[in-house]
Amino acid sequence: MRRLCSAYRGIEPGTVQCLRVPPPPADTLDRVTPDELSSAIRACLEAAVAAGELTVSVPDEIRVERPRQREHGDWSTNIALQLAKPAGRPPRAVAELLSARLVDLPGVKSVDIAGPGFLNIVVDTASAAELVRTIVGAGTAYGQNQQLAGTVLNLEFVSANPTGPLHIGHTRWAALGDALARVLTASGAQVTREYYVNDAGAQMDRFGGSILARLRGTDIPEGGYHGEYVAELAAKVREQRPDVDDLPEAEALIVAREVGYAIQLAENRQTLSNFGVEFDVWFSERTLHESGAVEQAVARLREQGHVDDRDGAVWLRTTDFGDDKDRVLIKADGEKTYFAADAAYWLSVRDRGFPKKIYMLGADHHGYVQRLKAIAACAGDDPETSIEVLIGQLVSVGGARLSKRAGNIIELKDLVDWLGADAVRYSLARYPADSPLTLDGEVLQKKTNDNPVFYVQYAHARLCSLANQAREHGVDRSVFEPSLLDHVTENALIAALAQFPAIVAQSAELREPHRVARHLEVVAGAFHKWYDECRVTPRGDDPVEDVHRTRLWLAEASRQVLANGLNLLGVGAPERM
RNA sequence: GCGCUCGUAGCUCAGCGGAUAGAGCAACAGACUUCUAAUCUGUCGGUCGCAGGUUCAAAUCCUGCCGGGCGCACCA
Repeated sequence: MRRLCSAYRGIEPGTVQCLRVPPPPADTLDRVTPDELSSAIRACLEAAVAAGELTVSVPDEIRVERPRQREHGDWSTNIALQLAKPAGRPPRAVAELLSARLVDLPGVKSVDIAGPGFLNIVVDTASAAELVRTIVGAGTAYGQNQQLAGTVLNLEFVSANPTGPLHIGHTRWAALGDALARVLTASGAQVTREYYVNDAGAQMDRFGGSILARLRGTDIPEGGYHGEYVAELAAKVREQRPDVDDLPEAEALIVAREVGYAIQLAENRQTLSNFGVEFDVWFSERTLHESGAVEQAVARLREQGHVDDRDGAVWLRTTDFGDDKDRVLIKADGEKTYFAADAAYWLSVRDRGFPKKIYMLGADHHGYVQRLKAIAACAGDDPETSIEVLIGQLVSVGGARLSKRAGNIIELKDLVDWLGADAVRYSLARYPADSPLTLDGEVLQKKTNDNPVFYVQYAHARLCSLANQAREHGVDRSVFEPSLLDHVTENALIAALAQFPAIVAQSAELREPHRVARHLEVVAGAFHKWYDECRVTPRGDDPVEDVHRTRLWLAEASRQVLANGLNLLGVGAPERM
C-alpha cells in the first residue's frame, strides 16, 4: 500500500533488557508487590476450590490495584465481586473465604472486606519496602518481564515515502512505534523494526519530474510535489550530477529521480536516527519487482486458488475474506499494482520467518486493514493471529491538516530543533495512538513547562543531585532497614515503583506504550512529594542515621525506575538540568 | 450512502466494568537561611455528546441518534 501522509514510527537502538526475577511462591513472601499479591490470591483461590469451599474456574487475570482512597488499604481487588456470580455465592461470602487465607500470608498485615465485596489489603511496611532492595539489585533489568517470551514479530512503522521530508504526521509514529518496540522487547518479545520504502511506481516518477522541473524552471507536473524542499533537492542533484542539465529529458528524469531519491532517503534516515529511531530493516519495494517476487507472489496466490482473470486484469478474491471488493493485482495494461507489491511483501515477511506482523498506520489508511488481512488469508495464514493493524489518529497542528504537497509542513527536523528530541518524543509518546491529538504550534515553540517530560526528567536529575549531596555528607547504602520507610509518601512512592513491571507488561500486551509515560508521571509525582517530606541527607550537623541510609536506597530505586522508564520511551534521563 | 474512528473540567488529554471521575495548563491563594521551587500545598472548575438497553455495579459493554476526523480506484 502506499502511504501518502500518514506516519509510522521507528524503533530505537537503546535496547531494553529482558529478564525477570520470578516472584517467590505465595507461601514464602518476603516482600509484597501487586504482582505477588495477585499470584498469592490465585493460590488462595485454588486452595479454596481444592478444599471444596468454592466451585469456580480461577480467572486468568486477577487484578490488584492501588485504591484511590488511602483508607482503602495499600492494594485492593474486586475478584470476589467478579467470582460471585459464577460461584453462585454472595460476593461477601467469596471475599471472606479469600480474606481468611490472605491474612495468614507473611507480609500481609490486614485484609478488610469493604462495600459490596472489595478486598482491601494492608501490607506490612517492611515487606513492602523490601522491594526497594530488589529494584536496586535488578538495576536496568527492573521492569523487564517475560509476558511475551517466545513471541517473534515484525513491527512496521513510519514507512514514509522517500519523496519528501518527514513531517509531524510521521513523528507520532516514530515516537510511539519505537517506544512500542522497546516495550515489547522488554516484555520478552523478539522484535524486528522494519521500514517499507515505497520506491517504485508512478509516484517516484512524479517526484523525479518535480525535481527536474525545478532544475529546468518549468512547471511542476500534474500531481507533483510543490514543497520548497524540492528546489533544495534539485540544487543538490545538480551538485552531484552537473551533467544533468545537458542530458536529454528522459535521462535527466531518471537522474533527477534516482539521485533525489538517494538524497531524500538518506536524509530521512538521518533525521530518524537523530530522533533516536533506528530500523533493523529498510525494505525496498523495488526489490520485489526487480527480483520477480511480485510475479511469483501472483503465481503463488493463483495456485492457492484465490486469483481470477476478469476484464483483462488479474484479481485477488479478497472478498472471500471480508474485504469490500476484490483487488486488482495486475491491471489490464499489464502493470502491477501496489497491491500486488503488498501481497509479495507479505509473503516476504512470512518467508523471512515472521509469524506475525504489526502495522502501524494512520487513520487515513484504515481502509487497508481488510485487504491486508485478506492477503494473509489468501496466502493460507490466519489473519487474526498473523496480522495486527494499529490505527492511529492523525496529528493536527493548529487545525491545519498536513499534506506533503502543500507547502506549509512542519518537518520532524524542525520540531527537534525547536524542542529537542526528548520533548518531542515524550510529548507524542504519552498519548495513545488512537487519541486525536492537536498540537498547538505556538505552545510547541514556547518550550514551557507544559510538557511533562520536564517534570519526569527533573525528578531524575533531582535524584542524581540528591545522591551526590548524600555522598558528600557521608550518607551511604551500608544499611537497609525497610521498616524505616514508613512515611505516607514512602508508602505511595514504593507502591508506584512496585507497579512498574506490570505497567510495562500491560503496555506491551495492549500495544500502548503511553501507559509507561503516564506511570512515570505518577512515579515522579510520588517522588517529588516524598522529597518534600523526607530528607536523605541530614540537616546541618545532625548525625547520619540508618533512616538516611535506607532512604538513599529508596532514592536509588526511584532513580532506577525513572531511568528505565524513560529508556523505554527513548527519552534521555539527564543527571542535571 | 456505506465503513472506520473520536466526542470526559475553559484548553490539551488520562481513565475504558467497580468504591466520592483524574492530571497538566489556565485562574486564584500559600510554601524557598536547610538534599535543584523545572518542586510542593490548597481553592476554583464536569448533565463523562444525547437517548435507550445489559449488569449487583456503566465514562467504560450493546443499540440508535447528533457532532468532528478519515476512508470507500484496473491512483499512488
